[in-house]
This record gives sequence, C-alpha cells and structure tokens, in this order.
Amino acid sequence: MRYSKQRELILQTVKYSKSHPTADDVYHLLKAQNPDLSLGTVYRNLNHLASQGEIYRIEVMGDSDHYDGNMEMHFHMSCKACKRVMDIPHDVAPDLKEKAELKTGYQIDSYDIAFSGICDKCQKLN
Amino acid sequence: MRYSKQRELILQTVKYSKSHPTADDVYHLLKAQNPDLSLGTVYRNLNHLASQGEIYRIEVMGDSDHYDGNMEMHFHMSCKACKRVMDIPHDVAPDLKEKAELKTGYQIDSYDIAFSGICDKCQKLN
DNA sequence: ATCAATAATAATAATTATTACTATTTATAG
DNA sequence: CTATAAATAGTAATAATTATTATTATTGAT
Repeated sequence: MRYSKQRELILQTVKYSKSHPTADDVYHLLKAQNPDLSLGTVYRNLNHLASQGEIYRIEVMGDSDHYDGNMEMHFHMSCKACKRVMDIPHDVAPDLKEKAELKTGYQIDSYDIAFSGICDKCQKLN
Repeated sequence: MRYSKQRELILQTVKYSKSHPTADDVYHLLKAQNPDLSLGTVYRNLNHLASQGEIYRIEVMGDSDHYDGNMEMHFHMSCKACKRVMDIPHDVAPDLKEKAELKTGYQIDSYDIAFSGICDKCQKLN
C-alpha cells in the first residue's frame, strides 16, 4: 500500500475523532481544508484501512457505517435519542468466541455486539 | 393492523423457513404461487412484522437484511464460506444487558451479537 | 348482506449508501 | 530523472430499500 496524503488525512481524522464518524462525516470534515478530496477516495480508504486492521468498522442498524480509530477490543451502543455511537467496554462479554465455538462446533473468527439504548446525557434530558 | 393475505403468506414463509431468508428470498419463494405479489409489499410487511415483534431482523455485515421467525432469544453467525446464517444459542452471553448497564450507566434496550466464522459443514469441506 | 371508510396492495419512481469506471496525477523503485 | 503502477477526482452505476399513487380489499356500521 503506497502512501497518499489523502489516506493519511482520513486515518488521522478517524484516529483523533471521538465521535465514530461515517464516511460522509469524514468527507465533510476534510473537504473544507481539502477542496478537491473525493468522496470515493474516502470510501476506498476507509475500506482499505479497515481491512488492514488500522481502523474499525461499526455497523449501525438502519444507518450508514461508522468508523472507530480505537483498535482496543470493545463494543458500541447506538443511542436511540441522539443517534450518537458510544463505547461499551470489552469485559462485558469476555470468552464469547470460546463459548460459542464450544456450544456450536462452528469456527468463530470474529464477533461484534451492537447495543441499542439511551446514553447518559439523553437520560438526563428527560 | 388489518389482515391481508400477503402479510399472512410472508409471516408463514419466515416462520417456517429455517434458512433466515432475505426480503428478496421471501419475495421469490412466494412469487411463483402468487404472481402479483409486489416486492414493496414484502419489504413493508417484513418491517411491520419486525416492529411488532413477530419476526426478528438479522443484520449481516455487507449483506442485505435477513429475517428469522424464531423469536426465542438467540444470536447468529454468518458463514464466510457458504454465506448462510446459522443460529447461536443465547446462553453464550447471558446478563449482557445488566453488565453493560452497570459498566456504562447507559440504558440498554436491546443488543445483538453478529458472529462471523465457518459453519460445521464448510469446515468438513476442507 | 350492503356499503362506505380507510388500510393494504401492485407497480413504479425515488432515495441512500456505496462501489465501479476512466482519465489524470503522484509516489517511489531503479 | 524517469518509467511504472497505485491512487486520485469526478462521474456513472448499482443494490437495497423506501416513497408515491392509483387501485383493491378488509372491516365496522347500517
């Protein structure tokens, strides 16, 4: 994989953001300072970076994909109220791979937990 | 919600299928015997039935949504080889709601685990 | 049973997210 | 420095799903 200024910008944007941005978010965040950035480039590089394990792809029910630069094992919750994506620590569900393999005989390569609920801030606004 | 023959057919197809069909699968399964069934009707009713808690929507990474008529709490694995969706029993991860709420302070309304791996049949074909 | 009200439908158009294509630009090995 | 191939911008295309609209069918009241 050859260096490109665009990929570097995209990677940094995802790494330094705490908001789990979508492809479109990344595009708009960068477009102001980089007027000839192309949306296709953002998609291509997010895919590339995700498949290289440099960033994490978060699938949100009925929403576009989000991305996370934090590669420590953890999960996510989509807040029904503000629609933001929040982090959930990994230790709510350790050993899931081993347990599922034992129960089923399938070979588990990966898994992801998609939580849905109401975040702390939105609970207070009630 | 008023009765319709189409909704009944769609519900029965999902309930009696063990293959976790997609909207398009349901459409094609029924289309032969019901030539003027519309794909939009299938989508509308699958959404309706899922929101009423009569069937379960399964989101598969990079694939269209699948549906499951088995409403007992359980999870799914998408087989990387044959692309089929397999069941994973609920007891691989009990108490996940409570654990996540304690750890985070968020209100968890639901969660789903998406496993990815190789099913028993595909393992043998190696 | 008949009939109006309105929910559901079929057919089609539109939308949204994402990927593919193509000509041009740019990183980098030699 | 230059040739090569990977990456890009800009645009077109695709796939999944949702919206629109005119028609049909269910149901509750007469």
